[in-house]
Amino acid sequence: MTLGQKIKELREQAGLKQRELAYQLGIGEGFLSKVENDQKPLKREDLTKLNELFKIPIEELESLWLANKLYSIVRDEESALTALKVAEEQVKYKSLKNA
Amino acid sequence: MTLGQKIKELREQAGLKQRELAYQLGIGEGFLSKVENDQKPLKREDLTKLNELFKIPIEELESLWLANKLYSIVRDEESALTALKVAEEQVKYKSLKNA
DNA sequence: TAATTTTGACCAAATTTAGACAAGTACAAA
DNA sequence: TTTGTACTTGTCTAAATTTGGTCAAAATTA
Repeated sequence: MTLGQKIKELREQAGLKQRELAYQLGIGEGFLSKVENDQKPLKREDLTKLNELFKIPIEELESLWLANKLYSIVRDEESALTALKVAEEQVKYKSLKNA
Repeated sequence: MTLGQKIKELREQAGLKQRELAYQLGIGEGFLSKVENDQKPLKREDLTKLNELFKIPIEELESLWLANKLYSIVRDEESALTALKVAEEQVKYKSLKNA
């Protein structure tokens, strides 16, 4: 599940057109379409608006947003999976150290 | 193991001073110091030079380089680990689809 | 055919990258 | 104590890249 998919899902459940949600977010409908298809990242601050509109936990939105960013970096990389795992190790090691 | 740590290790095993390796790479010693301490990323093309100099597989260098990039993004993030895992899922899903 | 969504081309503004350079530290050795 | 060597760190910068879109045209769906 990507952020774009999530947004589309929430929007449709709420019975909104792209133009309507776009208006709520203060962006154009073309841009929202790209966001829903994960072709453009949403501004991070706008997650708050989604949280308010759809009552979805901000943590979930943040993770999905961040994941999209990571994915856009490793998408075309041979070593994508290895790199992700190495990064994971580093995160775990850091949290150990700071515990 | 980070890229910086790896470079430092390789350099020391080869008995080189920072200034010497820096010269080989065409950068200043101050910059190399930061690279070894993961405070600055190395230019990606320079991995080839490391590969030639130290006979270390380019794939390993690439993974470490990419991992550093990822880590620098999630380093201060609450949802670092979750996001990494979500991104991993996306990578796996994609490779399934393209198989 | 009409409404909705997607796509491609383009853009200014903000941010990041890839360093230089000088000053500061650490630690031997003289 | 001074000096030398190696390394680290802070500040600064131009150039490249990314961000965050717009708008019109094309495609899709109802």
